[in-house]
Amino acid sequence: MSNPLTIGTLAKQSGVNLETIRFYERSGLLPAPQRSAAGYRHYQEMDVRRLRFIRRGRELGFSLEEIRSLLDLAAHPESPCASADQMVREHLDTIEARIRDLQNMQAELYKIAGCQSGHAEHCRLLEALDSRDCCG
Amino acid sequence: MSNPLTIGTLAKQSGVNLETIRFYERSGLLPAPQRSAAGYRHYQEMDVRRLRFIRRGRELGFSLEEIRSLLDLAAHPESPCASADQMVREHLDTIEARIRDLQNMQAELYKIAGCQSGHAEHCRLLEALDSRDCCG
DNA sequence: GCTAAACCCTGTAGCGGCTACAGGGTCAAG
DNA sequence: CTTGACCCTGTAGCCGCTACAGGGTTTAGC
Repeated sequence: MSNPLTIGTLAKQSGVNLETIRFYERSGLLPAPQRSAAGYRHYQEMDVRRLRFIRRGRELGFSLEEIRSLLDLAAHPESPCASADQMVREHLDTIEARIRDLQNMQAELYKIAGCQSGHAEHCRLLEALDSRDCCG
Repeated sequence: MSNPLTIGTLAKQSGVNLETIRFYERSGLLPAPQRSAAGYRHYQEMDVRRLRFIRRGRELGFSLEEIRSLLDLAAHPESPCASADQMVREHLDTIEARIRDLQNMQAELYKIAGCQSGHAEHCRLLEALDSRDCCG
């Protein structure tokens, strides 16, 4: 039996901010842990794993709602992973759409950057924002 | 003199949602317009231009705070546009960073996608989230 | 003149994903 | 026995909207 971890230790070991851990508990992503006599939260090793799972999901851009589903899937190792794969695909689509959006912005901004006008009156950026046909 | 516009008409002409217009007014981005006897907002053509300016700024990914500065710059056409150009550059940097982030996610997800395992136990996604060295 | 629909008003609360307090209690080291 | 590091709860803030609830007004048709 390993000693229980305090929330501060869990934060360090999982790489998740302490306040975020409490937030995840309130959101139902992390189960409410046992408490010491004084009311301190006491965590186990499996909480570290769970939090790391959540953190990696976030790093991959999944929403907390999606991570909730993934945690459910992971909790039923006998079920097929088709729905997990489905989530990956949908998520890839979303990410690709966001990249395209950002690349469009980027292209517009490149056109605008480097304006040397001494007068805001003729500033490329301001003109672009004023003009009728900017940004499609 | 053109007739004043109601907020609904302004919304249609500017392409900005009606509730968003009121929100912009509360935020100080759009000046409080005149009111009819019954308290209805009455707008002018210049409000359409201003809202379009804001909308285009948003489409280019500028924050409302940045747009506020850009509106200030645009209101002083005699000043140099160096700070506008500075904003464009900084914004480009942010966008490029976000694109890189998303592309990293994308690469990780590509590795994971297409898992055909019949059991979540061996699902690539779930393994990736569990594994120690996923996502750097 | 009357009714119904379409418009407008204010104020407040919600979304997601945290983060940052205020105002306390507890625990360990010196 | 004090100091400082830790922990607790609860609430409010961030951004950029969006969505009500619960009212008032205007307009078109009959």
